[in-house]
Amino acid sequence: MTVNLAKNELLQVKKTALLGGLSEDLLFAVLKETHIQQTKPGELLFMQGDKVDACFILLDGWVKLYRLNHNGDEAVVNVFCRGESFAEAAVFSMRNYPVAAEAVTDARLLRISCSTLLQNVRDNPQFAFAMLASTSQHLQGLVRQIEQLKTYTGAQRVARFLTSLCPVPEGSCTIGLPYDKALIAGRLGMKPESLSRAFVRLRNVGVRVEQSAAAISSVGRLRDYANEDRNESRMSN
Amino acid sequence: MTVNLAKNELLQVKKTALLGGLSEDLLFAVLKETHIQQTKPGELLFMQGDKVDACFILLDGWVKLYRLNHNGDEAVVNVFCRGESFAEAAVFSMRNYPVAAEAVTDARLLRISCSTLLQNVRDNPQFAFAMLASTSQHLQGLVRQIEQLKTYTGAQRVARFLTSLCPVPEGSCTIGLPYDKALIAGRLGMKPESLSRAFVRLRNVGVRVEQSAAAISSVGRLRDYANEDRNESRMSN
DNA sequence: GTGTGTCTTTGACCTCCATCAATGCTGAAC
DNA sequence: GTTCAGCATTGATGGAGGTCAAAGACACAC
Repeated sequence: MTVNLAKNELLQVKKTALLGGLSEDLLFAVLKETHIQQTKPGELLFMQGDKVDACFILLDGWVKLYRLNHNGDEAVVNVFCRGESFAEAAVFSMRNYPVAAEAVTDARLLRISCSTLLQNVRDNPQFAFAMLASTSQHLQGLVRQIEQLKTYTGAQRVARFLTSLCPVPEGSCTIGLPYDKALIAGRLGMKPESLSRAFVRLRNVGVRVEQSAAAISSVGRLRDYANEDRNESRMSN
Repeated sequence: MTVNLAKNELLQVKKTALLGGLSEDLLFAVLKETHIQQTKPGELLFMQGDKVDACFILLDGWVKLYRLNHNGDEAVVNVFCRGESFAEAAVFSMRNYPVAAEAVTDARLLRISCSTLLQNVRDNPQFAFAMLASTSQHLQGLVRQIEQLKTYTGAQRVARFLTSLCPVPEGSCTIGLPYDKALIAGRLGMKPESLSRAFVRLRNVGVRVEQSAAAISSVGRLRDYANEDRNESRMSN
């Protein structure tokens, strides 16, 4: 089964740590065994507890990973965009998905089955390295997230989130918010109301949010605010 | 260089996902290339930002992984005990350690060098699977931690922590706290003072903490409390 | 015994954030 | 245009937990 990837989609695949580092030959050999999957907003890719049967590379759109607790409310674990892979680590736990995955926009994905992954790791150390590099990257992302939840206020986490979206390291810029505010709030471990109030606070450090765009007058100033001690941060408000 | 492991220490090694699943032959081949490392309390195994040069298996004692932020305060990412491995994922990021590791007790560790790991993944798919299984397990631990930080109160996280230490699924028991309260607090994302107060709250659900021991009158009751919705949990107090 | 340092608890206070409710805004259907 | 749904903001309120300071508890050296 041959996959037909647009030039841009191939570019997205090459951005991933999972397949991006492979030799052309190996890459195309792997791609032959994958499938394209299209989703509508709100569509579930897999549920928490489902038997693991594939991992994914996002070619376009956004996907959220979240965990449901006993009472049915969800904790967003991560939100992925094109050029990122997810669920590859779950394959090697040989169990069930520890999270659920839901498309939050129309999305186009490359689906790589369990057996393909296992086969390739078995046959090819190069592929094993790629898998390990990729999961290692995810691990670091989670570590950073834990650090942020434990040491920064909501407003500071929002500031970090915004700076991470800025195309420039200094000066001013305007950025589009990548997905709706309820999801941003969830991703940052807060409620939509609190996010709203965090935006209000950030006005003092030169941030204006209107609709789904944020105008930042000084990226450096915003970064400084994000890195301040919890206590100092009070002063800036 | 041959490693001399006591029988009990070999048992600890076999408990890890990293080396525990290997065939005896491969296991001993790998062990030959490892070193024993002894540490005093407070001793650093590596600092955040150090070039990665090894991963570790804990044979005895406790080690904390933590992340330092700009202002010098630390966020505890995890605390490991014997029979657990850590830092193996960092090896494959090919960069620097994203966290620091510090022994919190006298500790005895097996140190496995980068080159040994890389070599074995290259030569042996069985080993690659083990590495992936192990990092996958760590990943899940972090996911669970993020969920807990985002959805449960401090007292509930303490309750979860205690139930995870209970040797029985129901009924009463007394457990020893594995390390000092300041570290428990850090691990659970709270301050020592808040931990103290959380213990006071848990008296209502049958928990008495004295010194470094906790008496739990009903594990089931404690678990129920830990799983309650944030709002209901108010009632129990 | 007496200090001395460390860990833990308690109190007072205040900030951050969740909650609940009301209102405003925007865009689609008609 | 009007209506309606869905999202976002704002206000009022209360609880959770951080901060700072003080006091207790305990171990250990002397």
